[in-house]
Amino acid sequence: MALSHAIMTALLEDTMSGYELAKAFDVSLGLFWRASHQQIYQELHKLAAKGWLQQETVPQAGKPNKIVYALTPVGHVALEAWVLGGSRVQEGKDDLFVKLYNLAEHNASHLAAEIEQRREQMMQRLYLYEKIRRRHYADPATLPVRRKGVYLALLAGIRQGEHTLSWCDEALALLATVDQRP
Amino acid sequence: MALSHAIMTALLEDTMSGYELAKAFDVSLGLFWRASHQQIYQELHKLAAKGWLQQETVPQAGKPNKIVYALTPVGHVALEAWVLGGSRVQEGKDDLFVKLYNLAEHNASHLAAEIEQRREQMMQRLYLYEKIRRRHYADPATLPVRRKGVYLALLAGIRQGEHTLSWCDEALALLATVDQRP
DNA sequence: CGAATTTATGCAATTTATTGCATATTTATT
DNA sequence: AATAAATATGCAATAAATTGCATAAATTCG
Repeated sequence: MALSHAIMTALLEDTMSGYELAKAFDVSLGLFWRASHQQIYQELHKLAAKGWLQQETVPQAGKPNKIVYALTPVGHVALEAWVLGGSRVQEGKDDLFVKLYNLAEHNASHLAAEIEQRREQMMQRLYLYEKIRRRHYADPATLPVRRKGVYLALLAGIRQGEHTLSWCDEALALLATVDQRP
Repeated sequence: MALSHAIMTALLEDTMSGYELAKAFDVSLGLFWRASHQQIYQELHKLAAKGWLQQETVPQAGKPNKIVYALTPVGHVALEAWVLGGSRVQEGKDDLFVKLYNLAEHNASHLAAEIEQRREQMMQRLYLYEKIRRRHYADPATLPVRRKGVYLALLAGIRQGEHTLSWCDEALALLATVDQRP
């Protein structure tokens, strides 16, 4: 399972609570590995039991206690070993393309709307990414090593987004010739 | 669950056996929705029980019998309804990007090798796609409606592949500046 | 001839992921 | 003052996917 390794990766720099991890997964790492908070909490327990993470309860004035997790040396070694192992190909899962196989006059306008919506979402995401890029990764060559890796992941997200946008445009143009709305 | 709808989509044109479906999923539709044969067989049973598919046992001279599935009118209606419903965002899951967050001198060469491997795979896939495109989708504007949808899905695969290739090149260039192999 | 591969289908166990709920406290809103 | 929202964690049930195995007949290769 790689969720565990994604969690440990997120803990490389900062110690975090489950709640904070869940939020972190919604932004940077979450692009490449999505997980719900229920999954994360369960995984954290397993990893702590294994000795790859250590827990520490932090009492907070005013807020509920939080349980903060940190990578142990053993966990660090396990993570390193995982990085050097083989990757599994990613699994594509996207409704929209399956739906496109069902294209017909009567659903063309609906599919066009879905594509337009996706285009909109991607625009917003790209805007965010570009902002991060300009702020933190303006000059990739001078970054410390680990940050270069993060930069490459960000770049993959950006390239992906650009591809999606241009595909959306092509798709909408073609769908416009099909659409039979009165 | 959308696997069921992906299966029904695959059965829109041809009737197919589970085995044939599993192979079909390895090529065209499989890019957007991956499934093992175990999953497919199970799902076929469920769909047949629901009345969305009908089975027919075909005795074959020389080979084991096969059970061929066809979309029923009820199944067709259900599929149409699904197409008009909302799509759920795709979930990204890719080890490689998580690994990049762990980039360090001692693993840079390994990660570069993984990226090179992925580049190679993508090249082969793109080659296949372009062949299909030239053979069957040379002039998109003149295609019958449903085929236009399939074409758009294919195009997404092609654009995606192109993006991946160019990202691999950028990544390899940056990794070369990190790699400390003697 | 025997071994491996391809065609064809399936069960069972386990791992992953999702859905829905439950709890408890503080801060901000109305 | 009551309500909602954000912080913080978790259980339980179900659904989906993976892994490993099993069967069985035909074909192909050495």
